[in-house]
Parts: sequence; structure tokens; C-alpha cells
Amino acid sequence: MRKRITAKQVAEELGISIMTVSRALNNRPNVDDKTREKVISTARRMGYVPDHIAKSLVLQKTFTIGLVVPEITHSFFPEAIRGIEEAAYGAGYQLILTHSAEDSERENKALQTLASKRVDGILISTAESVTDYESYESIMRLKLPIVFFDRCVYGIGASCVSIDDFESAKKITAHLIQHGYKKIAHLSGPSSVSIGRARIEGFKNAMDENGLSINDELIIESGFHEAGGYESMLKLLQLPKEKQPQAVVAVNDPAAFGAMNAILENGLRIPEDIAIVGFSDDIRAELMPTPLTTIRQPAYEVGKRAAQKLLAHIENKDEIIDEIIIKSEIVIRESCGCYSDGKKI
Amino acid sequence: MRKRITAKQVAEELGISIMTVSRALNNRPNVDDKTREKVISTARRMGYVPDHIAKSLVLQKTFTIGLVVPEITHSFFPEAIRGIEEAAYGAGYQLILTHSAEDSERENKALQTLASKRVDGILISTAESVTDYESYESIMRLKLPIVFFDRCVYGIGASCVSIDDFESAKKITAHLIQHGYKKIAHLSGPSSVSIGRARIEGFKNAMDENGLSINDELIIESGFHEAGGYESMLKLLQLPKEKQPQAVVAVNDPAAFGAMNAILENGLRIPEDIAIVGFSDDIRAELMPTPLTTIRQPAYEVGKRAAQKLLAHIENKDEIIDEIIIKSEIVIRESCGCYSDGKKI
DNA sequence: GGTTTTTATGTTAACGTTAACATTATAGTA
DNA sequence: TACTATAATGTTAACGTTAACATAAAAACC
Repeated sequence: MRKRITAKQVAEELGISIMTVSRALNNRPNVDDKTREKVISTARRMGYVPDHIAKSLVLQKTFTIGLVVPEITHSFFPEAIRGIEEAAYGAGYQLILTHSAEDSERENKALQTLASKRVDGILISTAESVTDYESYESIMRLKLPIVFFDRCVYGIGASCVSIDDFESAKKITAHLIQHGYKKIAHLSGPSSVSIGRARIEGFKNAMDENGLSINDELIIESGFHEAGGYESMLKLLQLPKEKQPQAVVAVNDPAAFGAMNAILENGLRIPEDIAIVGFSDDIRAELMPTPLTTIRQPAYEVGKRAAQKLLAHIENKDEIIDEIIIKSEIVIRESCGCYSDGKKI
Repeated sequence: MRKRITAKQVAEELGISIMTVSRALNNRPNVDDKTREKVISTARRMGYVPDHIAKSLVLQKTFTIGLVVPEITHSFFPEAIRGIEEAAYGAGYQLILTHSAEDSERENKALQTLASKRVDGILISTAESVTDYESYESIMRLKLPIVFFDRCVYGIGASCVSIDDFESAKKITAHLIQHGYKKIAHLSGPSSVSIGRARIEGFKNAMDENGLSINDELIIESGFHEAGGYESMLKLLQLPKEKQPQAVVAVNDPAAFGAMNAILENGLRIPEDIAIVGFSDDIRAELMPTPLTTIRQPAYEVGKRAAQKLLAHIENKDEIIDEIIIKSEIVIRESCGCYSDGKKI
């Protein structure tokens, strides 16, 4: 069983130095054309594969980007990863994928591992359970560029790419208000996560600007999952009839799905009895019994821009820290009350 | 701006040798407890992060697995990746994720890159457009363990983990036959992909065993996407009435969705006029106007088992080559004709 | 107390590559 | 032709770690 072929062996085969082999294979100048050809063909014939590990060690650069994702099965992330991969691939970088499973402990470990593997930069969407930023700061102390995407951390001097959560939440809430609803509930995300905070603020801002009072009883933290949406909606439905909301703004589509189930199980109609809107345009949104009005997040675009920004930081250490906002789009379906009587509001 | 801290600097700080630092930090025996403590605390204080690249070079092992996925947004893959990540994480390995985008050229490049990055093994689900196996064989020549998952390549001496495509296709076809349908069509996958071939064979086998003749006009290659299913179904609907199928077995759910749209747009009912079944239990399957009967693929399990098998190959070079089949499950909904009259067949 | 065993630490070389400098061959110039 | 500029190739050291062997110190034995 032959061992792996190295540049040294190719050099010996040709009776030349390793350096000439290296130069020939890396398209460097000052190599005779004939030599270069011989080297290339001999290397191929011998099955030589350059050792990127050795190269990384001497160059102090791995052409690898670390990626930390909280929950890869959320429909947003596969799309975002595709955008990231596209940008990275185009620039000749590979991706090390790690999964925090929404656990801050695991996220921290992943960051340490990535630093240890000497990635050139890190792309991260924070876990739900993160409470302090020490692990991010320790990465930054290593002068390792870090770019947040979707779920951001502000004020620690890192770039961030996300959608305009505040504006989007405000816009979709305002849309409900236009329908004439006055008692509007919000199923909120965890306040520890930037998008949770931004969306609740957008909701409140829309209510304020339209002269509607905010009833704290109608704001319930439900988290990002269907079960939380279901539970929270049940609580709302247990309020006395006159306090119950006419419409609901859910922090994301899964939470909205849960809430929709709760509404239907209580024998109420959507949107006639209670209107509801989501956030994220999950693939299931348009297939619900009453198609869900929601916000479409350009996940691919977010991923791509985040990767591009990270690459810029990697290749130019004076690249300015930026907070990039990608515009989202409201997708009007029926659950808000539009079309239900045959015409759009 | 301080440079990165190395073991050498920690050693100098303490006035001891690098080797003692290395031993202390790696929990090796024969280090005085006091020395070990001092090393660990000093390393932490100085912000030392071990360099895995250097370690990989000397150990000739990277604790990294290469992953090649054809289309990360297919709902199967995020789940499978989660399983892979789980197994890899548990064993202390990281994942380099590459995306072939169903393109064999790009897949080949990804494999070369992974070999160059000295991954310890490769997990791959082949691209649709792959025609020859040279790139896989070149990986195997490097003694790099490779395990196929979901879409397999047989006969080249690599392990493979997939669901029982043949049996599952046979089972779901037989289910349609039990309903009494005799003219059954198949929208097939590309025959270049193992699962495409296995499913068509399962379909034919079920027809055979139940004494039904196979009409080649009713077998159309539609590929894995919605558009192909739609187009193919239109072709079937252009056949003379007496030749049109009573039921359709689609190669996967997206193809089935496309076909369902074509059926409905032609004013036909599902399943009364044409019954249909899919394959993969896409998240949308139960939300269709007529919920789709399909095969549930345990994607997480497939990913996890594939990763485990690869790890076994990595850690024991005599590990036997295996073809592992994960059992799938038929999910009965309404599109096959069950429940449509209020009772299950 | 001296010899052997065990434990703790140090030294050297190696992993496979490239940068930087050194040398040799070739071409160009006067 | 001799001298210089340029192109092609070679040599050495370095990247940060660990294995393998070497040595020194401490403990155990008779």
C-alpha cells in the first residue's frame, strides 16, 4: 500500500527540487514552460494531491470559514446556507458547519473549536439561550473576523446582516390595523434574541403610531416553535370574551401555525373571528386551510451578503463594521382578512 | 497588536519546555500535578488556543469529515445533516460542508478540495448529473474512506446507507393496487441516480407480482422537481381517455405536487378521478388540498447511521463494506383513495 | 548506601508546504 | 569576449505541534 504522494516525491521522480515543483503547480512565474509541463503531468500521473494542511500552516491562512447555525432544520437556514456556500465557493473558501441546537454551551464549544481549526472568519446566528457575549468577545480578541446574520448581537463591534425586523413587524401590524382591528395580540419571541426584541418593538411602534393602546395582557412570549404558539393562543382564548384579540401578530410562522390550530380547535374561524399574521414565509404558509399572510425573508440573500461581508473583513482588516439590513416583503394571503370577502383591502 | 499565543510562549512564560506544556494540556500522564495546574492556568490567562492545523499536520489526522450534498434546500438534507452533525459532534469531528448543486463538475471539484483539505473521510449523496464514477474512485485510491448516503453508487466497494427504495416503492404501489386501480402510471426519477432506478424497479415489481401489465407509455421520466412532475402529468392527460391512468406513483413528493396541480387544473378530482402517491413525506404533503399518501424517509436516521459507518471506517480500516438499509414507513392520507369515502381501505 | 525502577522533564526530528535568500544558467549588451 | 541583467532553479528556515528517544530527578528496593 503506497503512502500518500508528496511534492518531495514528485521532485525526486523528476530529479528537481521541491521548490520548483511548488512553483510549477502554483502557477508562479520564473519556471521554464517545459519544466512546468513535466511537473504538472508527472504530478497528475503519480496522483499527487496538494496538502492544504501544510499549506495552511505556513501561510497562516486556511481558506475556511466557520459557520454556526442554531437549528439547521428551520426553513430559513438551509436557504441562508446556500447563499453562504455560493459566496464562499466563489471566493475559493470552504465552510465548516457547526450546529448549536439553540444551546449556548454548545455554541461556545463550537466557537472554540472553530478558532482552534484556524478558520479565517466566523459566520454565526446566535442560539436562543445565549445570555452573555463573552464567547463572541473571546473570538474577537483573537482578531478573528466575525459576522452575525439573522440573529444579531449589537454593540460589540461586529458586522451584522439581517432583515429589517423592526420595520417588517411594524408594516405587517399596520396592515392589520388598516383592516380595522383594534384589539391586536402579539405572540413574541424570546427577548434574549435580537429578532424577538426587534419584532415586538415594531409591533408596539405600529400600535402607537396608529393611536392604539397596547394591552400587556395581549403580549405573550411564545418562542419560535409551533407548540409555544399553540399554548400562548390558548391562553389568549381563555381571556374574557371582550378582552380577546381580534387579530394576532405571531413572531414567526411556526408560532402562527400553532396559534391557528388553537383557534380552529376552539371552533373559531380565521380570519372572520380572529385574523392572524406570521413572519418568515415558511413553505407551509400558503398551504394552510386559510393561507397565512406573512413576511417573506430573503434568506439566500441574507446568507450571501453575510458571507460577502465576512470575506471583505478577512481580506481587508480595515473593512468597516456594518449593520446591513436586507429588505423584506409582505406576502398578503387570506389569514389577515384580505380576499376573504372576495376583495383585497 | 499581539500575535497569536503559541505553546512556545506559554512554555517560556513558565520557564519549562514546550513538550511539558503539550503534555499538560493534552492530559497526558507523567506530568506533575502542580506543573499541570500551572500550565493550564497560564495558558488560559494568556489566551492560548491550540493550533489544530499544526496538530493535524503532525498527527496526519484532521478530525474533519467532508460532506457533499446535492441540494441543501431539499427537505431531506437538512434533517440528514442534523443526524450527521450529531454523530460527528459526539465523536469529536467537524464537518466541511460542500454543495454540488446537482452538478457533477462541481461535485468533482468539491471532492478534490476535500481530499486536499485532508478530511479523514467523506460522506456524499451524488449529484443528479453524475455519469461516471472516476471521481469517487480517485478518492478511494487515496485510501480516503467514503460512505454514500441516500443516493448511492454500488459496485465500487464503498459503504452506503439508504432507505429501502425498492421495497418502499413496491409497497406503496401495491397499496394502490389494493384499491383496485389497474392502469397505474409512474413518474420516474432520473435513471442515473440509484434511488431513481430502485423506485422504478419497485414499481414494476409490484405490478408484476399482482399480475398487472406494465404499460411503457405510462412511465415517464420527470426528475425530482415539481416542474417535471407537472409537465409529465400533462403528457399523461393528453393520452386518449381510455389509456389514461387511474392512479400515479410519483418518484417523490415535489413531483407529486406538480402532478397534482396538473390534475386539478384539468378539472379532475383527486383521488376520485386520479389517485396519486408520492415519496419522501415532504413537510407540505399533509397540507395539500387532498393530503398526499407518501413514504416517510427517516432522514435524520439515515444521516446519523451514515456518519457512524464512516467513523467506523475511519477508525478501523478493516471495517467491512456495508449496504445499510433503513426501514421507511408508508404514510396513508387521502390522495390514494383511503378515507375519501369516510373509511380506510 | 548504592542500585534499580519509576516519574518528570527536555531534546531532536518530523509532518508538507512556502518565503526569502542564494546560486547557477541563459540571454542580452557593449 | 567579457560583463551585466534576467530567468530558472536550489537551499535553508519556518509555520506549531507531537512522537520517540534521552536525560535528570525522585522513589523504591535489598
